[in-house]
Amino acid sequence: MKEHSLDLEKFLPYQLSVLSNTISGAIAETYSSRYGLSIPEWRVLAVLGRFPGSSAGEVAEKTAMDKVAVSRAVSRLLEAGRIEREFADADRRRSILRMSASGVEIYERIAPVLLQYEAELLAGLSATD
Amino acid sequence: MKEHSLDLEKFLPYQLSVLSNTISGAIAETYSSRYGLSIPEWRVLAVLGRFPGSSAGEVAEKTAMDKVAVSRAVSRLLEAGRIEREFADADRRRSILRMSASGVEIYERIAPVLLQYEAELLAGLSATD
DNA sequence: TTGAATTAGTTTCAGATGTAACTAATATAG
DNA sequence: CTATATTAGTTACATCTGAAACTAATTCAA
Repeated sequence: MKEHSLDLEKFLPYQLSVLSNTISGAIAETYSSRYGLSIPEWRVLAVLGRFPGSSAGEVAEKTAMDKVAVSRAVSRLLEAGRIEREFADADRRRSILRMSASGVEIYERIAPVLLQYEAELLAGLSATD
Repeated sequence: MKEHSLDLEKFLPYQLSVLSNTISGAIAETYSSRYGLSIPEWRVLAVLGRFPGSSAGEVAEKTAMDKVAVSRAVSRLLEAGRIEREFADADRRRSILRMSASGVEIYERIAPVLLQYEAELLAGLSATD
């Protein structure tokens, strides 16, 4: 009898998924509960922090989000006044997105917390694995 | 000026999440498209492969799924005839779950493919990171 | 030009998910 | 005993999500 003992607890992709969900959840609290940002919204902000003026499509590429998710995150961020949008003169379909002052403010507050969290995480991980 | 350059592409929790999603997606194809199993359903099967007779609650613990997800996966697996259920004599709330012959058949087919996939993944990962 | 094909982004619909409320069975306190 | 609390599992509801259809702008081919 063959031994394909697939032990879920030791199955790497599974562990990865659990780990990732746990971490995402923990992080989500940092921005979600405090500033009312969802994960996709935060991701959009993070990209605009590094690449101001990105289009929605560029944001999608850089975050590996799909364009629907980006579209929704962008409209919520617009409503909340966290970002501003104009459209390119050359191509009026293409959006140009930037954080507003209030977006920058949130970003500046959250980023250090997350980097701190990442540092702790790395410390913990190298201890574990 | 402080440098909290939060570079999303290098932000560990983010990478983890992308990696995990990519892998989950790839794996999902293995069982989803071929055998009509969802991820939660597959997870339940995997636990029952190792721990036949588990209750729904035990499955939830071992998979880190919540009990609602387990309940739904179990009822779909029951409908599809992949598992069988009885209730404990001592405590008639407690379910006792086992794969059926057809469940075992699927399990035996998929498990080796996934273990193979994991091996390739590990090879790829150690090369990368 | 002008009509078909492509591209950016939005909306719609249908399925998945989690929280909370619920049902049924068992345990426990008085 | 009997009333209350707890536990296993299910159902209802509200939200989230992605695929596909859609709109509007642009490009390309003839």
